[in-house]
Amino acid sequence: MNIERVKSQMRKGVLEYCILSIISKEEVYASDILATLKEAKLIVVEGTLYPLLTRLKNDGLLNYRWEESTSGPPRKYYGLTEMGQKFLTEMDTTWQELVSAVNHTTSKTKKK
Amino acid sequence: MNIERVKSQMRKGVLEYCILSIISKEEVYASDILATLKEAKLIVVEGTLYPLLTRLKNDGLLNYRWEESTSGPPRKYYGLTEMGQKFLTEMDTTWQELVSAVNHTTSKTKKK
DNA sequence: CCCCAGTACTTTGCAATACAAGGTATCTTA
DNA sequence: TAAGATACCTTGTATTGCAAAGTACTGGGG
Repeated sequence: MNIERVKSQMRKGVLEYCILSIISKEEVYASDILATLKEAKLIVVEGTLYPLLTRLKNDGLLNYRWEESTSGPPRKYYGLTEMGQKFLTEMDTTWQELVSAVNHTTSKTKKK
Repeated sequence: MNIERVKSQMRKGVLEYCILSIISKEEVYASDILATLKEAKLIVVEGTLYPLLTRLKNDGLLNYRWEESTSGPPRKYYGLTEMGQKFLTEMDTTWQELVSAVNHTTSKTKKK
């Protein structure tokens, strides 16, 4: 048991939310997403991101198009589907509710 | 893929944190914890809570004492160990960092 | 005295998934 | 054409929340 495990654990829960949110702002490819998450201190590795993107695509929340690159292999640029946008809105609410719930649980004055 | 799965997913990440926090306020037994979490809209079931309490105890963050009940079998009243309190403090920080990270990721103005 | 309902704690099996590690394919540069 | 960089994909493992079923203790009604 260590604090890193806990961080990782907490991160898991919001990963999909953050990724959808990032994609909602502009079409991006995997490395863009990794960079943005890293900037926000949400460390994620390729082996986590790729399967997750595939899953979100299969669920109909994302779509993608191939784009040639001037410095390497072609990239998959992801975008949100209509369903993905709707889902993101619900996730916004869910996240807010979770924050409230945690505050409710942790904020009360110690009784003992 | 449905929103319930996402809620459940997000909940997982903060469960340990909330439970430690609840226990830090006063000695409680499992049903107390379930009630408090339910009040905060963090639905958790017995099959989740008990193994988790056992894990936290084995990790040295919790201890417990038996107390007779006037209406049923004896109860395990849990309390935080010194290590548990230290850990809880770290989790406070971790949670705040996560909230910041999510805000950072989701708040930027849509560029497209 | 025994069965039943209520309460509390425990265990088992399953499914989801983050991550580490390794692999494949494409493009540039020298 | 070889090396390096970039990008995407796959496999195996460990963790863990949850549903469901099980065990155990208590008190009351027949």
